[in-house]
Amino acid sequence: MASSFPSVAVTPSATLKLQPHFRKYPPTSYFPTDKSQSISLQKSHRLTHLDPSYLDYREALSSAKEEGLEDLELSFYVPLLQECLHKGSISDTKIVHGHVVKTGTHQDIFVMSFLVNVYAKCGNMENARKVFDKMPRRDDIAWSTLLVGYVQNSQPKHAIRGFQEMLYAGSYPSNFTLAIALNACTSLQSLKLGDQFHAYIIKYNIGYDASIGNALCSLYSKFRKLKLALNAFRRIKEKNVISWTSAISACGDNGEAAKGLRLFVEMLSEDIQPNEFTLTTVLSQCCEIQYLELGSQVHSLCAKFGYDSDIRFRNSMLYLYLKCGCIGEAQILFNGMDYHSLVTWNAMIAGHAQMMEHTKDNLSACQNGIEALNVFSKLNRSGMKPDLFTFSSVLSVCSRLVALEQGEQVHAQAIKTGFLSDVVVSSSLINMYNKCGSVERASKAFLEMSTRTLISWTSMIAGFAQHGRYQQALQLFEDMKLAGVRPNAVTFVCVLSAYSQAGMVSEALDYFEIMQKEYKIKPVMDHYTCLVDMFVWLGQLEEAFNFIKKMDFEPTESIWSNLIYGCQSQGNLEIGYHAAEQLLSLKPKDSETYMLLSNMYLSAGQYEYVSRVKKIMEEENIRKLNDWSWISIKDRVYSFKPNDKAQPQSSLLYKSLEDLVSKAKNLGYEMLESVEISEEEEDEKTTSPTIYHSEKLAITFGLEKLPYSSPIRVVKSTLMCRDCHNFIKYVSTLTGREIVVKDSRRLHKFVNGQCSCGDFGCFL
DNA sequence: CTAGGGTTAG
Repeated sequence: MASSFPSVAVTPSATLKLQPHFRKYPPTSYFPTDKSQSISLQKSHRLTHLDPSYLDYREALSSAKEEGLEDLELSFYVPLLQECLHKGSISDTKIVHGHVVKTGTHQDIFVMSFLVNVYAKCGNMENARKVFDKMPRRDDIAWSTLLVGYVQNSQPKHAIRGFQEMLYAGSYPSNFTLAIALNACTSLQSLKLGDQFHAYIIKYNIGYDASIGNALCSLYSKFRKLKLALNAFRRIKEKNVISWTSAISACGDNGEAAKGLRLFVEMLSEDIQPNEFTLTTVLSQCCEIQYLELGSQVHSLCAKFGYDSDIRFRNSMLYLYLKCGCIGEAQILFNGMDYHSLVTWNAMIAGHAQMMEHTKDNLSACQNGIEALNVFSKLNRSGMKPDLFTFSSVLSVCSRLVALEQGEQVHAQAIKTGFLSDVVVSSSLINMYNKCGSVERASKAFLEMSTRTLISWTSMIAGFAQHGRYQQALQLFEDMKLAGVRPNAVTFVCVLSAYSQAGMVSEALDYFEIMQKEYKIKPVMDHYTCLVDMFVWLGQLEEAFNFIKKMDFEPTESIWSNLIYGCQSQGNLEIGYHAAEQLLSLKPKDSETYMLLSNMYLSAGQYEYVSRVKKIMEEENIRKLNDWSWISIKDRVYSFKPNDKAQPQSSLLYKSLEDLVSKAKNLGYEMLESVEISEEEEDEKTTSPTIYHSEKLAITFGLEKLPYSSPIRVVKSTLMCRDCHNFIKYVSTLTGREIVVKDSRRLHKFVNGQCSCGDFGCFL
């Protein structure tokens, strides 16, 4: 994928010049001595580049209050309002506003427009509107300022209404006003209205300039109409940097990062100089496709243009490094930053969370998660306050680590800071409790939500399904439809998996049809996987195999491994062998596959084949997967290897485990021997004891260290073996504890001798 | 004024 791009020249062509992005106004403009200068100020409406350090505005403000306002020049308000804007202070703005009214300056439409702008930026649209209504007349700038205020304060309906008022009042919209109206349509999520504005633009023959083209580009992009968005961009005759940046980000927002990057290359070849916005957009798209090489070249470009100290750029780069798995580079960049913004911290946490997601190996995934939690506690110690982004990322890390105690602490912090009211944070919370095995607390959190999105509903349905509570999952699905929320492909994965695990074949197949016909959702691999698994668990291997053959997709690894597992319990060696062959062509030399195959022959009593498989494994030098288990207690995560005698307290721990085993045996537990690939070559045994498997050690450790009756939660790097699964059921009865084990495939929750997977898991 | 960095479900 990466190689298809033309490489970007690190040195920009000589014609590119630095933009003067900081312009100083002559100080005389602050205190115009006559009316003409005041008018010139009106023209230079954009005063955002004024150097605020020029005057002590606060002093000016208080002296203005003391002296009364008669002495003040009209344009003295400009720096005062500038300062209000800078500080975002409503109370200061009200003082200035009072002065404006007292001195009769409210007749001046420039000062009044500015006041509208300041109130809007402070988030107070009521006052902005009051000021606007008091104006003697309104020009295009006044209207635009008001409309922009509405859009930026998430009141797009008011913006559209304002646009209509403007037409009724007899003002003609400028291109700029139309661009704002289009943005209002974007945030209103109304493509229909946007099309009407587009028609208006065409009907009244309004010149198609960059501001309209850019707005149309982002409008269509938000509605996932990339083609229309790019058309809007192409039609702009004089494309500016913003046009290019909008078009590039439109590609990225529509999952066409590669196309966006090609546009970037085109932009460079047209000698348009990117600014820091463009470069950060490009970096985020490098992130999407993990194109680190281009990212590094962008880094060099940034250095060339002097943007590389920009905090936003650095945050993007940091995230890119993490997404590409370059922890070392990310660490160096992070340490070298003189200032960490909240986004820096969030990028660090989310980056590690992303690495967890994309790391196949559960061992390194957990290490990433532990590091993410470390970063989070450093953030808390730094005195900076986490926000909703932090909370949702950290909660997702806790859920993947099955770290309930940390998750509870984050929950408490989210309540205290008020961020739990955010729908994303509370959805993450639901997911955390579900993944940590507490479906009760997840549903409590779900009920307490004031608004629920599709993701909130889907998370909860998934939670019920994962805990084997199929009826509740399906009931919630009905409730969701009653609430008017339209299910998507992911929701149907959960629903199908609930039906299939409940063994409700005809219902599952019906919903598979309904999904396609009624909801127009194209089935993806995961939907087929649910149905295939259903046939496997029901022991209908022929049906499963036929279903696989009918699919439009190449079967995935998990389909084949589940099939082998089904073949083991049914003794169908023929299909099992075929599945193993297929699986090995997808994952050559995969030890798990050989183990499943060997277990299948072992169950069928075909010992000759068992030793044949073992021989192949030796010849091919197939190594056992790293088998680790973790348990998190308070703020520490403890890890265990099988037969690990390195732990300082290991002899005590082994003793406790052996006690537990003999107690379980009294209840009827029989230890199974499983096929092991020995790590020492000289070991000749085909079977080996399963007693010291890592999850058994981790659970024993948890039983000792955690308070009485506290649930035990363990994460395991590989598939659990059948013996451990069986043993843990006995332990849950013996100790009366709830035990949750997340293995490389799924979640198992053991309560009172029963597992939530209903023994339809896949075991080694 | 329009554009940019970080979040949730299988």
